[in-house]
Amino acid sequence: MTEPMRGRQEQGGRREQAKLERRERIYEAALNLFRTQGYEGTTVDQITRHAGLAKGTFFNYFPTKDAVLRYLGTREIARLSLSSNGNGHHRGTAIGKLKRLMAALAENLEQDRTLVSLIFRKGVTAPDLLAGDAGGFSLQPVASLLIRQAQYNGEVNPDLDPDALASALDALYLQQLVRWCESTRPYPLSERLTGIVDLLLLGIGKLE
Amino acid sequence: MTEPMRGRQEQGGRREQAKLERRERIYEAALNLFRTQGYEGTTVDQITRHAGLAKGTFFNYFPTKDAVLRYLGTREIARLSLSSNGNGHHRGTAIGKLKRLMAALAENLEQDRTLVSLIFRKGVTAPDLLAGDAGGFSLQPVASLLIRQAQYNGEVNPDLDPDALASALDALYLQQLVRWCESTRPYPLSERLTGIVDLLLLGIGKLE
Amino acid sequence: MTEPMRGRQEQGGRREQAKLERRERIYEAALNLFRTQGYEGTTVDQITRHAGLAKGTFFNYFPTKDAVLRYLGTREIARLSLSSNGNGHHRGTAIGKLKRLMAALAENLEQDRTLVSLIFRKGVTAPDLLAGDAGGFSLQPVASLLIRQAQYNGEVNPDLDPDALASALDALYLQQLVRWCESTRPYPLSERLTGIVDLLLLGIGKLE
Amino acid sequence: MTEPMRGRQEQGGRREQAKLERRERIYEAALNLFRTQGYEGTTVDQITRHAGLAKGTFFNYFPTKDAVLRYLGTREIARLSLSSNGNGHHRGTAIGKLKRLMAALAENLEQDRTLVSLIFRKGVTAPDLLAGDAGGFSLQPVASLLIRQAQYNGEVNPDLDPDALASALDALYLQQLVRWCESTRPYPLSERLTGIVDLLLLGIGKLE
DNA sequence: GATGAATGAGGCTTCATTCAT
DNA sequence: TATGAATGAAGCCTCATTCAT
Repeated sequence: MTEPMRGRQEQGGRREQAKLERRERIYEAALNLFRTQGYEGTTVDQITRHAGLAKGTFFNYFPTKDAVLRYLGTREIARLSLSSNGNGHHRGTAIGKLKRLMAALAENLEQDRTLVSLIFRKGVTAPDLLAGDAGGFSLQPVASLLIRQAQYNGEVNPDLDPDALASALDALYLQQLVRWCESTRPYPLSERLTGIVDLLLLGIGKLE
Repeated sequence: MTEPMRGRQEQGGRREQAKLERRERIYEAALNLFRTQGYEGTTVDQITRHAGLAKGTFFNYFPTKDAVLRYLGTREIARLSLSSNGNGHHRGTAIGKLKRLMAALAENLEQDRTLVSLIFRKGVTAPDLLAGDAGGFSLQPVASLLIRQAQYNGEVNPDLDPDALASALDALYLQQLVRWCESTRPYPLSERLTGIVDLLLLGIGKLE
Repeated sequence: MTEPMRGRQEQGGRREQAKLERRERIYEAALNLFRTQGYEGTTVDQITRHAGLAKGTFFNYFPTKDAVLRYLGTREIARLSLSSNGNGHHRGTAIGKLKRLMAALAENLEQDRTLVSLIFRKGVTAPDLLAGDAGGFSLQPVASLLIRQAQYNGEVNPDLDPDALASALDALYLQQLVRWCESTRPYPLSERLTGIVDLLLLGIGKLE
Repeated sequence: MTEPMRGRQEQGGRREQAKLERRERIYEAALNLFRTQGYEGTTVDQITRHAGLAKGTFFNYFPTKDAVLRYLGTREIARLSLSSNGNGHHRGTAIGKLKRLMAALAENLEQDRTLVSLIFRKGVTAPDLLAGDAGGFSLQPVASLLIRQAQYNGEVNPDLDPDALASALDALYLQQLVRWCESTRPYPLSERLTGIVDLLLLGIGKLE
């Protein structure tokens, strides 16, 4: 009636799309409220009303309230990875891309220190950290990919295990992120990160 | 052994002293927790445990949880007024002292923008503001005092009503404080304040 | 088997119905407990357990514990208004109905002097009273309606503003109710009310 | 200095007196507040402030807050026993006195049905009742005394055990008191009591 | 004995989460 | 899948009671 019938696939695609959009709407609403009222000061009901949905719907998109926090990391990484690959291939080396990605990520997180802090206090447990699940902030996948590219391009010694390298990078990155969150005197995270990561990359390839 | 006997009065002073110290301990514990966990993320129970007391005791020193927030303003003003008078009399004019006091206060509050913001959102109602009770941030008393001194020293026209002047100063100060809290882009409060207050003082005395 | 399918509208009616019933169940449970244990002596948990629900559910039906008290007035007025209209139209004049309604209301409230007293002590503030919100006891709407009927029937001077009359009636009614609650020696409220209200009605129509 | 020295005894007497007076002051204050605000609505602090004392002092005179309730019964019995004996001996028979005492007691309690009710709900446990401790309402001592007098006067069969009789009387009295408290429709307690007690006394002596 | 601060049990209320529709 | 009512854990706050002075 309202629309001509469609094949399954296409319907799925549309529905999938709508679902992602709704998830995004909830995420945006949540972050805006978290920034102005704090995490604990914001209720799930407020979030969904700002997103034009009913309270119960929240839990169809995020399993818990903290999950939105964790999603902050995942999403930023996804977004930046995409853009870093999108206008990618051509501009600069793979290692260069990796460093720019980390710096960009750091700059973004610097805007939300309070929230990032919260993630490590509410959203991630010690076991999570040990298991490498750092509340969505894992660089592992992109880093692994870019390192492989770097090896392919001859930027990095091809005998090294790319996953091990990516994992080490991730650990350093995470350590700095946590330390920055906990420090009382604020300092620029991106610079610190770039510096420290150079130490690791120094041995494995030529700095850009 | 521990101490010689004392008269009633002095004993009372001791109790009074102990009470003030405990209040201070609660206040410090609360602020530390507020800074790291946020206001809503901190429970009264946590505060008192950090202060080495039982939960109920909190309410013997502050009527509600927000009251600690309000006390932030009062206390800073008291502390700074004291120090500004302590090394006082000699150095500089009364108006100079007043300006330094305001700048110092602003600098202190700048460290806790999130908390100060909270005071205006949780601890002060519109009627409070209209009644001049701005959550403890009132400069009125010190300002009134220093303006009288300034008049006595010939720095300010003695025909003006010192209370009215102090009140005007207070209003300007408060307005700027609130505005600074609400602004999305941070800027240095102390400079703005100094600048704006000069406008008022320009007419009533010579700038230092 | 259990029931034939129904359209959306009617289903909604069913849910609505269930909600009203549950609200009524909570109200009944609360009043019974208030009568035997007093208001302060009764906990919300007791109320909901008596109603076969969980504690939190209480607050889906009444915003606070006092709200149940306030509802006492509203509900009685609604119930009596209905019955006074139900066996209505035919028997007697509109003014007669109004007087019977007030007497019936008074008789009902006389059964719960302690509770009615409580409403004025816990559930209604001075500003509420000034705003005409007397904890749900407002006769204004029914009175206004019946006075209009009376004017239509020629029982009352049609030049008078029916809302103003209703408001005056309400005020007198309320004044007597409060006075009766506060008096130490109990006396029959309904008679007093009938008598006093006659004074007002004397000028505007013929007594029944 | 302030007063000439006195012997121990006399001081004790004065102190004793002062203590009793303070206890009475607390009791009066408590009852007045209970009557207007209810038992749970009244705080110990309010009580002592109305009695011109500090909160902690309350517990030097009553072990708990309920104790004041229990004292209600004890005190009334003591007061009435005294007056019934005071203008006593001469007027009427001992059994007559006993009946008048019970009626007078009942009339007094009728003024405070809510409070008396509370005693049985908060101040007396089932074990208490079984042990014959009915929250201070025990007639046993006076009744025992008066029955002995009655036996001495020949009003009552001297072969009966006066304590057993007093105990039976007490049980009946208490039963009626509780029943009257719990009943929803109020009725005159004193008449009911007189009637029922006559049944018992009918067998043991001539009615007055 | 009088006092008032410390204590913690218990009450009201909010809100994340579950679940029936 | 969206909805909103039910639930109960957890927070703030009150206040009876204890206890050091």
